[in-house]
Amino acid sequence: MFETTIVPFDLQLTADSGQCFRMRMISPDTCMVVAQDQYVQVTALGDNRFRFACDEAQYLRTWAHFFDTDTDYLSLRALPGDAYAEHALHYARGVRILRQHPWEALISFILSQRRNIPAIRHCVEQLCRHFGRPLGSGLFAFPTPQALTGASMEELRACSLGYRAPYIAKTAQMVASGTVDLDALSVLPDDQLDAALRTLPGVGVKVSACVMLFSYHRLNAFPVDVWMERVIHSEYNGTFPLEAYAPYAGIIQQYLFVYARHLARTQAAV
DNA sequence: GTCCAGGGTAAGC
DNA sequence: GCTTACCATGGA
Repeated sequence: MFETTIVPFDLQLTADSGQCFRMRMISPDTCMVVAQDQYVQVTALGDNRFRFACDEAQYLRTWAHFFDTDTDYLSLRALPGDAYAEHALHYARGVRILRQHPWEALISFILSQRRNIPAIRHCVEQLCRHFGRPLGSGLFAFPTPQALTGASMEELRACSLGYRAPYIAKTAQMVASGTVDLDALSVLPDDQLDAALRTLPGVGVKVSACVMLFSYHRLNAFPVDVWMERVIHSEYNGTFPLEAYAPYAGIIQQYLFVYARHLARTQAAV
């Protein structure tokens, strides 16, 4: 067990924020996270204190980095007059931009296209159960590129991948063979990283932006999905002030995404 | 049963 | 360069 202070950090908002699909609440104050072949339970103790079900060495080696504990999220401000972003910041500030492994984020977001978040979770979990190493306790590691390269199209289809199955197979092949070296890409500037990611089948503008933001931690990457389209249209007259929020437009984007979905849920409940 | 979802691709202008 | 049809599937 290891306890530490993280400000700000909201387990539930982060778990449901649509940036990772293997983080879920298992009780009102505890979440389970699986990332690559590591897993941990995190419990919110109140007053910004958190207990990690691992020792300090493991926390420092894996989870401090994963949860991006070194970034200062509190200094980020909404533009003057941007009331919507102001509200989004107030609501979603506890969402942290995770540092997932590029491979896991890449596959997760290729199969995310045209699906809602619960469906993506289901799909990712099936992939892990079929092709990931068992970790005990009913948990499975995220499959390696080699594991997916060895899968038949029928086996991939069995994971509800639908028409994305060939994308996953070809991308796995390109990564496993070294045609694209995901680790080596981390030194590239944003535009070159984006171009390199988009050479992979099934990776377009939006998936690339998600991988850049949620794994390479390019905080100015700005994924636009159907939710963000609505926000940009209804709150920003069709054009979001990207430059004004640089170099942290991606963080604002994530707050806007979480806030918009929150509003939709609460309004639907009325 | 119907509509929707953290879209990409290829074909056609 | 910019539209458009099409792609499978689970959730709400």
